[in-house]
Amino acid sequence: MKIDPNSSKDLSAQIAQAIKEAIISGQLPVDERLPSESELSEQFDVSRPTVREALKRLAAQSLIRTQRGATGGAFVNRLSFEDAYAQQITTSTLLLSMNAVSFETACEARYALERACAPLSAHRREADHLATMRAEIHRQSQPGLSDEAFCASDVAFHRALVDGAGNPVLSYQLAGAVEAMQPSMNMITFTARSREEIIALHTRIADAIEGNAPDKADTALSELQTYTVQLANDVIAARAARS
Amino acid sequence: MKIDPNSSKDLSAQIAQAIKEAIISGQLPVDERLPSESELSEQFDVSRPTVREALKRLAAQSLIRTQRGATGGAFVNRLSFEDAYAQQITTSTLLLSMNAVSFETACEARYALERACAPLSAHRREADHLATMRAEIHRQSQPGLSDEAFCASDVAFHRALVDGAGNPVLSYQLAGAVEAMQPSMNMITFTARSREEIIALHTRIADAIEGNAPDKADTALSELQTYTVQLANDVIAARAARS
DNA sequence: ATACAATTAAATGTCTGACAAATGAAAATT
DNA sequence: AATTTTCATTTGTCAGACATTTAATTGTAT
Repeated sequence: MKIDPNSSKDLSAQIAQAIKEAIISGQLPVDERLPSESELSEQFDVSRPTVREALKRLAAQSLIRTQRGATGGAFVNRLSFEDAYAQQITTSTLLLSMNAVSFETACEARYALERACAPLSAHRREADHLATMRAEIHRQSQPGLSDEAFCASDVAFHRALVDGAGNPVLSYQLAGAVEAMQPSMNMITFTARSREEIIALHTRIADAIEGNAPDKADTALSELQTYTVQLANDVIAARAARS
Repeated sequence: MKIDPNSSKDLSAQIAQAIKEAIISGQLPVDERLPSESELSEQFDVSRPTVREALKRLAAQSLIRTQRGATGGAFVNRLSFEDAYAQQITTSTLLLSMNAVSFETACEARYALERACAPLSAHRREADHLATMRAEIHRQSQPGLSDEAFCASDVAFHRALVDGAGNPVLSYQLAGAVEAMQPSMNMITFTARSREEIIALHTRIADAIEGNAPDKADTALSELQTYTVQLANDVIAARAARS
């Protein structure tokens, strides 16, 4: 692990990069303790604050964790699915909000991914996830539910569908796509009529999963996508008309 | 934006969190300049090194960029798709390698996602991406190609398939799934026979996309998944027998 | 000898103050 | 007017110090 003091990049960035590569390549296994900050500052021939900045960069990516005290130090962190979810969600959220990704594009991506999960969910159809889906459908049909709560329940329903595939890698990938869309979804005002429509489609999806009918789930998901995009377009059109 | 000096968390982590939330919520728009480090240290009532550690945490997530000089400072960064790709790929790679995700699980996720893209690619079937797919197939059939090069070409083929969907959000999501598997794929030794098989399947996929036949693409992708898993299992079995 | 308390050492967390280097704007000069 | 010089601002880096946390060590009393 060497660094170049004459590079254009910050020393702390170079050091973080060097350690990161060591972790990715497996030279530094999980739970391995890094040298202390003083030792690192000697090894890289930089000051301790510089080393610390490098370590904070790594901590921000959940690559290491630090512990104070006598036996403390910086340890290579096992990247958990939870940590990865969180990163995935904030990255996706920012990507959508900062790059003017159209509702339609985001929606297309999300439903394409969900359709990919549906056959697996239908094949495995665990009681657990089916029960969650039914419970969320029931919640969605409660009168007096706020739009935000309806949206949150919608997310929960779709997460159950995705988790039902029983593949943590898929769940992780999709967490971002589904949750990142929540801000856009919250724009939509759900009328009694549109809720009814959505609940009917959710029921069809749950039925299809339960009955191991992936093609029916696919159709229902496609219709739900079309309907959601239409609702969003109505909102946008209404806003344009008002101004 | 307030922080709690008596919290269990690091001050720099709290400050980073506060600024991060301001960015996500849109209070700090893209290209907005943050106050200088000295000003921030006054606002949060901490020292400059602490502020700097917070800023480095944000820089590590591509949330800000910094510039030296008179009109320099820290600016809210527009998260580009490229940055997001890179983060997605390292996160996915680490997730797979650190959590003992089986080849089969990773492969299932990857091909489920690719099958989700295939219908969109078939529908749009741009000459550009089709040409790339054909070119990669041609490269794969070159004799004397190393296993690594074959793998790399395989990744390029699948990326073209995914990009062909014409949905940048999907491309971003899938970059991780496809590229993160490359280390596992590199374990596999591709014999002349297996290469022939894979190339035949790739050709069927390209043909299906070109002919706007999503169901055929789906079938070919499923077969490719089965075959890839089988190849990997053979390698694992051979290793077990040797030891 | 064992249980408990005090001490100590090691590590991260934070602060102060300083200087270096980059960079754009303003001032001075030709 | 164009060019050069100076200058102020800001980030990057360093050195050294103290605070805080934590576990191991030592000491002490039962």
